[in-house]
Amino acid sequence: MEAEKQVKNFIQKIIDEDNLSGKFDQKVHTRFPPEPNGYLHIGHAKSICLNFGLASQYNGLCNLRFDDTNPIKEEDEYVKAIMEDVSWLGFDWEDRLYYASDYFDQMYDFAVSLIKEEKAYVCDLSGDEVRASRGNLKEPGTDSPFRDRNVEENLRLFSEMKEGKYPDGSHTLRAKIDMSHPNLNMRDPVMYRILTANHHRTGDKWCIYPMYDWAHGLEDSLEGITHSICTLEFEDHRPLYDWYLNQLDTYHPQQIEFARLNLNFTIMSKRWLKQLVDNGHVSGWDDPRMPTISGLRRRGYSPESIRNFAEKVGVAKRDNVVEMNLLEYSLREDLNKKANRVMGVIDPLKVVITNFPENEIDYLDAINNPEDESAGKRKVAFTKEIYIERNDFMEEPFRKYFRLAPGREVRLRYAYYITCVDVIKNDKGDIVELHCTYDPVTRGGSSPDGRKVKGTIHWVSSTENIQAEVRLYDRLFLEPNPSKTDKIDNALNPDSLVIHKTCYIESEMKNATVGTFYQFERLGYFSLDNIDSSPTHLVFNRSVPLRDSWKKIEKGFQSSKIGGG
RNA sequence: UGGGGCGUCGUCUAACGGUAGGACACCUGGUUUUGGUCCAGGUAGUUGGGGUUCGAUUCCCUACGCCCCAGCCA
Repeated sequence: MEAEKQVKNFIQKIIDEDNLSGKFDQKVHTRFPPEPNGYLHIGHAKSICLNFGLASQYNGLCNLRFDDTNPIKEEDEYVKAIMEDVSWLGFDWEDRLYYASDYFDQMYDFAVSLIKEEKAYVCDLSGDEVRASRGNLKEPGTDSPFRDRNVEENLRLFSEMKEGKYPDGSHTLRAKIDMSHPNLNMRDPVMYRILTANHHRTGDKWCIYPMYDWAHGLEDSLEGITHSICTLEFEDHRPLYDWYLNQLDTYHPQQIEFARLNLNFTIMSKRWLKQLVDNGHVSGWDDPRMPTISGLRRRGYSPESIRNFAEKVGVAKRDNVVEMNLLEYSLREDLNKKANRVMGVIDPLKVVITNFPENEIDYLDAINNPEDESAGKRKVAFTKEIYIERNDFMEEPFRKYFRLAPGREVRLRYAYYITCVDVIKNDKGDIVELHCTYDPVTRGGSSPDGRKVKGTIHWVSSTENIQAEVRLYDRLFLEPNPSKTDKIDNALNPDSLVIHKTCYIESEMKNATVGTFYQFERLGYFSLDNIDSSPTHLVFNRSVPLRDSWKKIEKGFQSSKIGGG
């Protein structure tokens, strides 16, 4: 075995150093801390894989923690969806499921101790007033007139805030740091605000809720987190994270920031994703075109493929936009090994084998997965009338087009060589049917005389089949970077979903189940839609097409035709 | 403009101060009963300018470019 040199990312290097110095007693304990205010997307998947992955690589632990400090935005529905997504991705938080709201009492006590040390005060300024006194990027802020309230009054007021004596927005608890600090986050940040809202877990118990900066470090500290990994935009919150923990003189995890994932031709912001849902551009958070984990799952992505993708994109600090190619490659790479092959015709064109006997069914052997011998074989029914893909026939073929054309012989996969002898058209000139002859000695798909055919096409019997609806997906946006566009609505791809209502698939697929991956030969990977499919009306989603080198050649011919006249 | 980050093939991502490597994408060719897979090969990169050094992607200076921050969101 070759010793594959392990490439470590910068976080692993930090952990290695910490383990060397004994900073955290050789322990690694991470956490994935989603806010339950929306569905998880592929960017979260990167974070999940990072946090749970590091924990397992270093024999550590990773917690799942809901950062539920804002009852106005958060819902239990999201909690359930998030847990399902994390589990589906293949990660286990075991008994370590936590909620920020579990710590509200302890956080309150910590706040009281800061007040007692004159490091926090109750401020009566309105939101607008706070904003005005914060200064800006150039100007320093000015002290709140309530900054020097005495401890007793602060304690009384804070307690009354908690008891619900004041309306929303009338008071805040603020940390007393420095109103002229060059880092805006350090200009007496708000620790608590008054919010009269029903919390998904604590109900009406609280009417004050902690702000992220105050809460997050405490959550990490209380759980004994060693490496608190977050995204780049929190980098200038780290001084505040550190300040709180230092003032409290309590266990102090290390915050580390990495660059969030961006994918081209899609968007990753919960706000915009929600807008797509609300405006009806997609059917929901789990629309197969969405970059959400539930969307990818419904589209037919495997957990392994997403984990492999997360590994491939790496972890660093520079802003990045990963190509969709890589995600699709990850899926194909995984499914190529595990998906059974089957034949399905999406855009059917009828073919009559004129010299094949009427009412005869010829059962032919087909290999389920050439990449996996243990997947075995199956029988495919061949009959006098079959369907082939409409684009597998061309009346006037391009040079290098080696599928069916008038007078040309091709191989029907696992069946026979056929030759096109007649093209039947309707009044409008549309091709409605092909007449072909077959060569009986080529049964199975090879010829005793050794003659070669250049093309092999897939087919399905017109009588021995099952019908299905097939949904083809393409990128949701036309723009490589939709978030940079003025109006994302204008960047939407009108052809992101193409539905084929009447498709024919091998009878074998009557046993198809949701969650199983299939390859429709020569077309792509497909799986049953987990919402709309039923035994009486099968609906397949195309997860990703197969790589298609013909498409490039074809494009070349088309453009040379146009360009060359 | 104050603060915080970041600049390596088209895209991601590596490289104790010592041959700039890998993956995807792209291009060749080979195998093939999927124009798939697989195999072999190729094109392609250190933001600019100084400095230190035998030697700089790496260290220093400087310029330029990009991202984030003025929520009682996270």
